[in-house]
Order: sequence, then C-alpha cells, then structure tokens
Amino acid sequence: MEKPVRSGCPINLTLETLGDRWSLIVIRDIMFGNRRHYRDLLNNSEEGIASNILADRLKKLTEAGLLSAAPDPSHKQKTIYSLTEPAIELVPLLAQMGAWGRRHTPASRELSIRAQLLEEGGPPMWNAFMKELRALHLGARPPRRSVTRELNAAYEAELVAGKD
Amino acid sequence: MEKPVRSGCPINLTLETLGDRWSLIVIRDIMFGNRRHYRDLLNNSEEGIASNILADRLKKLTEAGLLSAAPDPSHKQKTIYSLTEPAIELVPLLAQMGAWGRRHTPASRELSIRAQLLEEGGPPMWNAFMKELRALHLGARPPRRSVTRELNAAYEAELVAGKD
DNA sequence: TCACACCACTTGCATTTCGCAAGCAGTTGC
DNA sequence: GCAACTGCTTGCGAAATGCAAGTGGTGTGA
Repeated sequence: MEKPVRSGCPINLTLETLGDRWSLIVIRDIMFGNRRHYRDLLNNSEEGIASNILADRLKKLTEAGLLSAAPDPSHKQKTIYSLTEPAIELVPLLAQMGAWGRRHTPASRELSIRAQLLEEGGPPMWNAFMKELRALHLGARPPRRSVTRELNAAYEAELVAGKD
Repeated sequence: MEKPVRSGCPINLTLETLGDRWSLIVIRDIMFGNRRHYRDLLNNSEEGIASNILADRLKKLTEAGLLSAAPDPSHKQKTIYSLTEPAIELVPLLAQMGAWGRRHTPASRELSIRAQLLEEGGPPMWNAFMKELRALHLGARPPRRSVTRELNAAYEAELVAGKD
C-alpha cells in the first residue's frame, strides 16, 4: 500500500517527503508564523495555497509524522496542528534554504530579515529557536530567551518600514 | 514571459527553483557523483529519472543559472554540464537534507555514509568540499586536500561491504 | 566504407497532480 | 434564528509526470 521508495539515499528520502512546492511552505508558516489552524494557514499564507492542496498536505505531513493534529479545547470545531520533533529539526534546513534564497535568487527582496537573522545567528540561534518550538508545540519547558520574539519583532519593524 | 513569483520570502524563492522531485537529485548527482553528461545522469541515477524530465530539468537549471552547459572538447557530440557558483553554494543545504533524511526518514538505510561524513564534518568540511567543486566545475585552483576522494572512498568501501 | 553503437535529446500518449471555484455539514456569536 | 465561520470535499480543466519509442547526427571497429 505504501508508495515505493525510489532509493535509500537520504537526500532522496528527504525529497520524497518534502520535495514539492507546498509541504515546506506549510511547515514554514506553522514554524515561523505560528499558524496553528487550517483557516489561518489557508488565508494568511502569502503564497495563496488552495484549500484542497492544504488539506492534502496537512494529511500527508501528519501521516509522515511531521505534524500532529488535535482538537482545540477552546473551540469544538477547530483542529490545532503542531510540529513534531522531526519537523522542529528542519530548522537548520529551512535556515539554509532561506540563506540560499536570499543570496542567489533573482527576486530576493529586502523582506527577508528573518532569514538574515537566522543566517547570521547560525547553529546557536537555530538551537535556541528549536528549543522554543519544542515548548510551543511539544509542551516542553520554555527557554528563558525568546528567539521567536526577536525574529518577529524584526519582521514587524520591517513591514512597517518598507511595506510592499 | 517570466513565471510570476508567489512571494518574496527567500524560502519560497528557493522552493520555486528547486522545489520539485528531481532538480536537487540532478544537482546531487553532478555534485557528489561527478556525472557531467546527459547519459551519465540518465543511466547511473539510482532513482531512474525519465529522459524527458532530465532534459527539461537540465534546461531549467541552466536557465536558472545553476548549471552551465559546454561542448566536451574530447568528444564533439557530448555536452558537459558544470555546477555554477550558486549551485556549489547548495552544499550546506544538501548536507542538511542528507542529515535530516538520515535521522528522520523511515527507510533510511545504512547506505548513507557520505551524508554522515558531511554531517559530522560540519561547515569546515562543507567548505573544503565547495572549494574542490569550484576547482572541478569553475576551473579554480584545486585545494590540497581532496574531500571528494574521502567521501567516495568511504562510499565505495561501503558498497563493497554491505551491498543491498 | 559501411554497419552499428552511442550522443543528446524529442515526441506521443496515458496517468497523476495542481489549481481554482464552489459547496457542505456542523458550530459559534450576536 | 441567522449570518459568519469551522475544517474540509467535489468537480473539472490545466499542467506536470512517467513511459516507450523515435530522431538526426557522430564516433568506432571491420
């Protein structure tokens, strides 16, 4: 029943679960944007994902063990999506993607302060951020310093400054 | 004429050029397998890429400035594909992909010694490897130490040892 | 010189995935 | 009680993918 695996190469295996145009966008929005509900992800995605694609990705990512879905206690109809540990450990990968895109992509605009911070911060900042994600998504003990706050503050400041 | 960009987020921009099932596989084979010709990439790819898809990706990656194509002086009919500097700077990203796939993927078999070496070696090894790629693909001055040789030696040894 | 293998692709066609718009049953807020 | 909102689903045309076969040109051995 399982989809056959093309090869055992770990790069290929990563590509088989995440190698499409939307999976990592969804994870990015949950990770950096802290969007935890379907509607949030659907409407507040800058890229405009289609509803059926979003539903499909949420299902597949959940089946792949990268997300977990739970009912929201404050609202019977809402489902709350959380990152799992494997997804949290995508932080270094996303940091590298951001860094590469920022440097080598034609249209890379200035609106990438978070990628820049993550790039400059390097592994220590990634680790701090991952700790914080574990607190938010896995219920672990929260760290003292909030990297998310730093990232978002910088992002908001930039939005106000040079809106496009 | 250009395809519209979904958003300026650098992660998204990276995904728009590399976010499909084959682009990074092709780059991986050129990068780690040193396959420089169409036939090489077609036949020796473990994943079995289709010929039309390969042609399409080579074209797109060349247009995106990640590969360059040149006639092979030793054989008039052959085209030799080289990585460009932006593609070489994907080494950290691919290293992270390999590391993640090795750790979090169900079928990740032992046949991933290169990913492990690259993971353990960290940024210093990535940099050494990138230097060597610049020598191979851009005609830069070759470094003293060959990381490629190390990686490939380890890979061959493993192939002999635990063939699957 | 002539057949034959090899070169980088193309072409045609069936299957799968994507993307858009609309719809749906249940829930909440006023 | 009704409109707005919840997480999805459905239908359908368009695009991407995968497979097999073919094309025109070239190097190579007899």
